Amino acid sequence: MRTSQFHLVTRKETPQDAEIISHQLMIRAGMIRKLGAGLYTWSPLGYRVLRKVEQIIREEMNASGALEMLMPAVQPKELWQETGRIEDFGGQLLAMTDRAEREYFFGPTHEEVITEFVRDEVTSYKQLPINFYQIQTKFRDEIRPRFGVMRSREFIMKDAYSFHLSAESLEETYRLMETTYTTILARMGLHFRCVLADSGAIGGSGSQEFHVLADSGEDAIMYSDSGEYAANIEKCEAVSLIADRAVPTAELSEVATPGKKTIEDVAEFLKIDQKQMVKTLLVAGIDGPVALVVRGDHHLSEVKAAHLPEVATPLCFLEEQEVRKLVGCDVGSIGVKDLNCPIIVDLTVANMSDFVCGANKEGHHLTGVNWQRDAEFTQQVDIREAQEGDPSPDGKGTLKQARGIEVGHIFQLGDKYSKAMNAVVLNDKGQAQALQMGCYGMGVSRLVAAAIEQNHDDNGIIWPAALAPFQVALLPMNYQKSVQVKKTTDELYQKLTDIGVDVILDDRKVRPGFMLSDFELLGIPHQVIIGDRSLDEGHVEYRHRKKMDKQKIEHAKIADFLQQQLSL
RNA sequence: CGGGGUAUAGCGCAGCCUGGUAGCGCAACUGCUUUGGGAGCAGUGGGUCGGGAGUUCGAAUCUCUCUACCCCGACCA
Repeated sequence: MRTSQFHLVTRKETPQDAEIISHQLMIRAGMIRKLGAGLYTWSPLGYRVLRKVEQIIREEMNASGALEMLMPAVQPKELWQETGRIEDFGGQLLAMTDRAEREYFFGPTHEEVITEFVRDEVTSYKQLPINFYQIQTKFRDEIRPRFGVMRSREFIMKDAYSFHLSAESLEETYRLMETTYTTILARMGLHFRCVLADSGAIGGSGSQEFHVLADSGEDAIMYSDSGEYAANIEKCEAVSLIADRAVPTAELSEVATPGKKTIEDVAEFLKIDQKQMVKTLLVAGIDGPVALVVRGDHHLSEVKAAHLPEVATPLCFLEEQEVRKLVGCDVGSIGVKDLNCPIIVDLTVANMSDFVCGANKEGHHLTGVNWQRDAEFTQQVDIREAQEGDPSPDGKGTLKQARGIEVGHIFQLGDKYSKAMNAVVLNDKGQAQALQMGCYGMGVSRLVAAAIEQNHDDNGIIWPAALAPFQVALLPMNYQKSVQVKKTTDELYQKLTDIGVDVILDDRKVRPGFMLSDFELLGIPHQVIIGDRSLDEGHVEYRHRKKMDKQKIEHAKIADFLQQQLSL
C-alpha cells in the first residue's frame, strides 16, 4: 500500500474528550472517529487492526473445532421472554419496533438465538458435542459508555456456544476454550491473566475472565504471589483473618463519640485500630432489612452481598430515614447489639472478640463487645472484598492486586437456557435429556484498545507484530525529487509486496520529520528509512518501533534482513 | 437515573460579563522556497455561533426551552 492510495489522517493534538491513552492514540492515529456516545466508525487503518484480531481469533477457534456461523443482530422480544432475561439485562437492551408494532432487541448476546437454533437442529446425542461461534456486532446500552472502543455501546464480539450431553463433556470443552483463549492472547503478544469470575447476568456455575493487564483497567484482580490462584476481586474468596475466637477479656461499655460517624473518625477518637471495629451496613432484604457486618478496615463486596439469598437484588442500602426508623440513630452509630433484624457477618468478624461497634444510639459506640455474651449473629459468610496482603484462599502465599481489562469471559452455563427453552436431545437410551451448555465471549474491538493500552510510549502506538496494520513502513527521504531514493524505494516495495509482506510506502510529499513522527504515532513495527545520505554509502537505515535505534543495513541485503526480522 | 459541566470552521480555542460587520492557532487548498526530526513566506476556501422560541431597531452575546456531548457516581460480559 502507498500512502497516496490510502487514507491517513493523523492529528498532532490530543483530543479533548479522550481520557485514556488508547483512546487518545486511536483518535490521533485516525483509527476511529466518534459518531455518537459509544458509537465509533473504524477507518481503513483501524479496521485493518480489527481484522487482524478477528483473524487470529477465527484461526484458533477453527483449530479448536468450533464452527463459525452468523446469527441475526436483531432478535424478537418473545425469545427473551422465554428465558426471562429481560429484567436481568434491564436498560442495557436496545429495544425497537417494526412497522407492524412487533418488538425486537438489538442483540447484546446470543444465548437465546443459538439455543433456539440448536433445539431444532440438534436432536441426537450423536451430534454432540458441538461448538458454534460468530464474530458480530453487539449493542449494549451502557449507562455510561467511555474510553472510546474500550467501553462502547456498539462493539464487536466473538461469541461461542457449546452444547453437550453431559457436564463432563461441557467441562472438557470449557477447558479447551480456556487453552484456546490463552493461545489467542499469546499470539497477540499481550500480557494477560485468567481469573475466576462472577458470572453476572449470563448466569451459570463456573466462569473465568481473561484480563489484559494494564493500570487503566476497570477491573481489580487478585492473585497469589506464589501460587496459581487468581480471581476478579468480585469473586475472590476472602478468608477469615482470625483463626479462633479469643475469650472475652473486656467489659461491655458504652462510650460517647459525639459527631464521630466514620470508622476512621471513631478509631482515631478512641485511639484504637480500625481492625478492632466492625462496620454494620443495613441493606434491603427479601423480607425486611438485613444487617451486613464487616471489620472496620474491610470493604463490603457488593457482588458477594447481592448474591446472598436473604438480600434483595440489586443491592440497595437503606436510606437515612429508614435507618433512623429501624434503629433510632443515624448511619454512623449502627451496631450489632439488640439490632432488630437478621445479622450476617463476615468470616473474620465472626471470630472477633472485644470489638467496638455502634451503640444504636446517636453519637455513642460500644466497646468490649463479644459474640454470644453481648450479641448474636444469624450467619457467618464471606461478604468482604479480599485485599492485598490477605492469605491466598488456596493456602499458598499472599494476595496481590493488579488492574485488568476484561477481554474474554468463559462460562459453564449448564442447563439454564436449555431448560428454559426446552432444548433437548435423545440420549443413547432414546430418552429426552436437557442439553448442557457453555458460552465463551471475547471482545474483539476492546482487544484493539487493550493492546494499545499495554503497548505504547510517548510518541505513539507500538503494535505487537501480530496486530500491526502494516508490518513494514518504507520511509523515503525526498522521494519526490531524488531519482536514486525513488528507484531504491520502489524496488524494495515491489520485492516485499511480491513475497507477501504487508508493507506501506509513504510517498506523500511531506518533510522527513513529519513522516518519521507520523509513523511513530502509527506504530508500524519495522521501519526502513531510505535517503540519499545513506544510499551514497550503499546502505539504508532500519529501526524497530520498540527499540527505535537506527541500524545501517547494506542496501542489497535489506529485503533479506526484513524477512529475517519478520520471522523472529 | 442523580450531581457537575460544555456546545462558535475538520481539530483546539477566544469573543459572551458590558448586544452593533464572527476571530486566532493547527489542519486543508494554491504558488514559491526548503528537504534526515512535526519548515518559511505569500495567498485561498470553509461557520444558518447545537435546535427552537422570546426580549430588542439589532442577539454568538440577555431570557426561556429542547437536544447532544463530556466528567463524577450507581450499573456493567
